[in-house]
Amino acid sequence: MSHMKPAYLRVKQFIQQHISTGEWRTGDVVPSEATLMQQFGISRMTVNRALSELSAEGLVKRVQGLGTFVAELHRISSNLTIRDIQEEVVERGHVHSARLLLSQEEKASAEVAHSLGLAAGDSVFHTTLVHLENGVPIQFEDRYVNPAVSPGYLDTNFINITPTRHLLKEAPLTEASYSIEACLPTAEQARYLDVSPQEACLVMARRTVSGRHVASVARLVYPGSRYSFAGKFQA
Amino acid sequence: MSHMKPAYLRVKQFIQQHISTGEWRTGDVVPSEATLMQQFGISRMTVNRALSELSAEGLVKRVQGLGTFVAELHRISSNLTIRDIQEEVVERGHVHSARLLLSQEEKASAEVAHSLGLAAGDSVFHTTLVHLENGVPIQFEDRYVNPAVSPGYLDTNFINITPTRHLLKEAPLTEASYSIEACLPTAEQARYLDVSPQEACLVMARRTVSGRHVASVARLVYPGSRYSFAGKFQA
DNA sequence: CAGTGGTCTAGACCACCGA
DNA sequence: CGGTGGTCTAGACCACTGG
Repeated sequence: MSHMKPAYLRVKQFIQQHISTGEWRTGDVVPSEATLMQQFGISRMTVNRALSELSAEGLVKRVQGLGTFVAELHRISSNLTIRDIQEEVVERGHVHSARLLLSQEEKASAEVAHSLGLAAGDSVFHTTLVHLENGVPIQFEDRYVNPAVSPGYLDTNFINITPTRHLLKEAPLTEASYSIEACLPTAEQARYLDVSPQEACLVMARRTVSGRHVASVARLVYPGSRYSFAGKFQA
Repeated sequence: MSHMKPAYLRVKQFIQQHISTGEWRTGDVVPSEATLMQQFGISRMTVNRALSELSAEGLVKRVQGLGTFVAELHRISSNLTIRDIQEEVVERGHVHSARLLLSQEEKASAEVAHSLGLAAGDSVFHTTLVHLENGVPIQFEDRYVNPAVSPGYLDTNFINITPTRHLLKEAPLTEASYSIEACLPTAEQARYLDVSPQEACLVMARRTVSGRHVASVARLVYPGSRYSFAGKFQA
């Protein structure tokens, strides 16, 4: 029995195949653990592992006392990952560069303070940058940082180390929320992104939490004509 | 030992807590299975399940022969799900309605044919609708469907059953790819979405596969002022 | 080599469901 | 009640890693 594919994987693939070919449709019953035990000649724990993993992956739904069923597949979900723009550009085999537009300590407005979990008037760090891919601007980054999580934030050389990368190192990410929006750029954004003020832009508004503190809130503006978020769902 | 939280969950939460508080940082070693066995007084299989699940969830990375480590958290990913717009609206406690603008059989253009895996000039189904939430337009849906996967597509009453819902029933989803973009609406889109032609719109371009066939390609246009995709990452 | 995780077994007890 | 999944055990053998 050496150099064989693990038994639990054989069971998983058996099930997956029947689902992806459409032979078993949404709501159909998947063979019970007892049946699969006999069919594959393996122990129940191994069958259970296969079915549990498929359940965790959202491919089947298990109900105690009832059985295992093919899940509704319109809930399969894709991976939208938080990535450092520099990493992303380099991975495409292109050159990343950045231009620092602003880097200062400010008194927080009511809105910013609220987002960061601080009081209005508290001190916050504010940076704005433009990121370029092969010399073409692709992202306008407007970011407020909670001084508590990175006291030395403003001393960073943001051209080589992006704010995202710096913060990920200083304050390990424990939670984040985002919103993807579309809107027209401000005059400043349009100028630095080198687009018309009438060009639709894609916006990623992001709020990151590290431990007990909100680490930062950022608004990442991309030219609609040069950027999109793409992804894939796979059963 | 009854009505207790399952042992594997206790182990998972123990680990998660140490990570989310920042006590264990990226790259740190997580206690070995043997250690946790003794610490919790449970069997190795149970510890193994806890760690395996955390690994599947991306929270830790396991390396045979080396140990278990806190994973790099900047790759945590969120769930962007394919949802039926009607379901989504109803779930918000609002009323969904739709207006059918076009529903016909056409000869596929080169571009559409390519997307659907057909030849130019082949017959395809084409529908366009506006979806409204409490009477306010929120999505302009422009869709081409492969007749092979749903011969009776055009006979559907799209006001009660959205194209998405109909297709999910007819052709179980096995794969999908999408792209989120920003752009200005066409004159027609602006008119039916009741927005200015200068308002930035959010676009979800989606291609769904069912078994061996491409089922459909759709372009879903949302008013930027009334819609966004939001989500959350959690460690 | 000793320590790690990867997989598997043959049992077991329980909670839940439908008939 | 019998069948289902949910959990757990106490072993086992293996492959991989580092020193």
